[in-house]
Amino acid sequence: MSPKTKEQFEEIRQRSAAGIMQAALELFAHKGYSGTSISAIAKEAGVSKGLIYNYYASKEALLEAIILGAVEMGDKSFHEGLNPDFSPKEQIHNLIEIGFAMLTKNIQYWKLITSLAFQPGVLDRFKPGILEKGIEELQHLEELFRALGKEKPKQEALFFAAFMDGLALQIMNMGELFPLAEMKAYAIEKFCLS
Amino acid sequence: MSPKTKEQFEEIRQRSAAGIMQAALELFAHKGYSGTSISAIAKEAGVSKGLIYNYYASKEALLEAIILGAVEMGDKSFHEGLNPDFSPKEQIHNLIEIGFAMLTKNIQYWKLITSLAFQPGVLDRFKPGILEKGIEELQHLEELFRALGKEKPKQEALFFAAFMDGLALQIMNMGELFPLAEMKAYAIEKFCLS
DNA sequence: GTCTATAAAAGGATAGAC
DNA sequence: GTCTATCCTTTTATAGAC
Repeated sequence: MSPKTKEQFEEIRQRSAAGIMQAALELFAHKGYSGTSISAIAKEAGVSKGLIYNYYASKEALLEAIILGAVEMGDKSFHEGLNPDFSPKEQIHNLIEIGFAMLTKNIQYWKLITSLAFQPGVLDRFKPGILEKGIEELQHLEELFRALGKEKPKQEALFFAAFMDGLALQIMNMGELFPLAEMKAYAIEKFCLS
Repeated sequence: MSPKTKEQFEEIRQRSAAGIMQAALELFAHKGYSGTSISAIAKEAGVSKGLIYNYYASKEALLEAIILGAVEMGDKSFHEGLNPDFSPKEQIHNLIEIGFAMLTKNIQYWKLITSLAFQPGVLDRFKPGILEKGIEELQHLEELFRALGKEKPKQEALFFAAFMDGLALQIMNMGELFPLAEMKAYAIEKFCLS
């Protein structure tokens, strides 16, 4: 009667845990953390409420798992663009490309992260780490813009970061209405000139 | 025994309703809509739970009152900057000044509005109106940038809007760490040139 | 006009059966 | 590994006293 190996069990566990996480991500991003109930997650994932607690100790632990995944992904993507084999101009170009790609491909993650940024108490524990990564990224940007010959690289870095953040906001809210390709080209034009 | 006139009653009502609304605004902005309970609002406002329902039919009606106030305020501020007596350059300069002033003075409103933008279902009813106002404002901006001689006024308008949105995000998250004055000067420099 | 007490519902979390 | 049933807490909302 279908004897299962350890590996098969492990795979089932993986699938269940991942399915729950995916459902939670979608709902947290869509309705906010507090606005999403465990029942809703269970329904979306097609499992029972009880099963969720088999994989995640609490609703907050589930959130934590999602956050950690998102932060890691974002950080990794950012550093992919920073290959020093390329010229500063090309690196900035890369960052814009990667940024736009992330925004379109993983919009849910950023919707969640951004919305959580507005709910202190929910992810206060992660804020120091996220802020630190942000500052670190700003410094990288500053160096790039300095190498590119911008007169005020520090301001330019903040300017760039603000633009990318605002972009995320607009894409989230305007959806398909947002002229993505046009704006990417314009951003490259704006930021890659010395 | 202190007989009250109709006007006095009305004033008391006003004060209570406004106090509740202010408390709700602060908590909604801080903890999100779903994350804020009626009890918490009552405590913050220094009144009983019951009294809140005397002035607002439901938690959502309270939110609605706040949103309407915020949208009206933002719209009014934007149009204040659009005085056609001034040159395009001066108008854009004004919009930046007003934008920065709003962000620092009424940060709570924008925190709330922005956070709600991420919680569909909560204020879906207002989205069409807000989106329409946004498009209208973009068109105004486009005209201004065209008059200023920008080569791609439409993109520049979106670029400007994205920057201002991102700015709001950064100020909300970085707080006092954000170099406000510097960035305002830099923004003026960037956008007011033909 | 305001408060206290209470009803009615929903949410997070656990225990035990299969 | 998964589900159903249940407990306990919190929440929204109402009713009635002062």
